[in-house]
Amino acid sequence: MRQHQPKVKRPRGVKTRESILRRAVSIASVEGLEGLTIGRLAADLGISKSGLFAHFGSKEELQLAVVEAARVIFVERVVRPAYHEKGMKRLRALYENWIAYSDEKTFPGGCFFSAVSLEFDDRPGKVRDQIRRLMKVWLNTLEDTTRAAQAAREIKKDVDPHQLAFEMHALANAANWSSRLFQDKTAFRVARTAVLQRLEQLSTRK
Amino acid sequence: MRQHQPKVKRPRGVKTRESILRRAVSIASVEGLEGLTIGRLAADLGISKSGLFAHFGSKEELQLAVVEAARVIFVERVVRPAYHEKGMKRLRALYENWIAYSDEKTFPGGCFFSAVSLEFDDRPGKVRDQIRRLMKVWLNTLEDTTRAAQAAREIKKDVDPHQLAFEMHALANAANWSSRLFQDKTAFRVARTAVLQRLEQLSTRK
DNA sequence: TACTAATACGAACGATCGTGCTATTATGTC
DNA sequence: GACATAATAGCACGATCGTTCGTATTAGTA
Repeated sequence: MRQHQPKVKRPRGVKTRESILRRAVSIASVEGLEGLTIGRLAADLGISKSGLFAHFGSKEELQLAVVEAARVIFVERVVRPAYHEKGMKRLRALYENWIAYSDEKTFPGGCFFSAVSLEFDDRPGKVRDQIRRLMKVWLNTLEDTTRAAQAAREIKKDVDPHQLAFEMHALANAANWSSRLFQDKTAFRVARTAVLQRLEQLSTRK
Repeated sequence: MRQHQPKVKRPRGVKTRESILRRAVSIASVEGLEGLTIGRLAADLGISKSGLFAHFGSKEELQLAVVEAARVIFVERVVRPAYHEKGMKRLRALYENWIAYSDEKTFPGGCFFSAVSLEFDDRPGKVRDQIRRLMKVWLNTLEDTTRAAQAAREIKKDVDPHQLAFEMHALANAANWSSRLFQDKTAFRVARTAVLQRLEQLSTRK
């Protein structure tokens, strides 16, 4: 039976592993998954390079762990809260959460996946495969939510869910891009406005 | 007086410099401006590392030269041809050229600037400053063209040029992203459709 | 053909990368 | 408190990075 306050014995190794990943995700959101070097990360945390390394066994495993950690945070912050809503409201919530999570710098570099999904497209391996899988899932989430909203007659049925998901994704990514390249504080507002207007326009009740 | 067939003396050094840059831009469009290493580039061209290095004096100068080379190609391929048109037609031409230049792999990694503009946002230096400047110029070009089309009463005057430029840029970048991450061959078509529909919708003659 | 300046090369530098191996330290159990 | 085990540190490795320097090769000119 599950404890309400799970005082599960968490060996010290698990704790350091978590603190390593917490820092690693932050760095990677800014400098990318390759810019995240083991030496730098260890120095940053004040621990030895080999000690850190032992937790993961290879750089690739570290990167995979970082991606997984970022995924958990993304789901918790963006996806799950939106699932209290349905249809059109859920679609809007997904987007607003996404913009908010990027804008308020949950990770210092903005959206973790905006930052790293471009750098691995030509680096074959488990890391790319995982990033690709996650991005696919995310786009599918937007698509499926659109379809549900259509089934509920909230969004016009001649709207192409794939294209709408593509547009939403494009605008959020561009906001991250503009925010980082230009220190443009208005980017997220612009992207949010663009998408909300678009959704309004595709709505059946107008 | 200028020669029709300019047989200007082009010392041998200039030629190798050009062939270096041609290759360098290709590599950088795929692997980024940091992934482009001097040793790898030299080996690729069959020349010595130090010989190549002497042409630029530092990696930063090489990167700047690569960015400049890419800029020239971009202007020649995307911007200049569109300037045979005016107003709304120019805006459409800019976008279609941009999509075509990305899609037909003028550079193997798609649009050079989509590939590298994200990786330098947090690397202070001349390279970032230059990339930032060029991206600003490009966005301004889209904005100004929109304004001209509004002045010619081809685009509704309540359209925000900044927001429209942002949307166009976002969709093209996302097409590059999807094309590379998923090998999605339809991405450019989707982005093109989305923007052309949007322009149609903002047009005064409907 | 001889001289000069422009190019290219080879070898080596210090730094840093990921990774292994061995020793040392801390933790939890009897 | 002794002991087994988990966790961390120290040190060195081969590779590769950007960079420097001295030398060889080439091309253009007198």
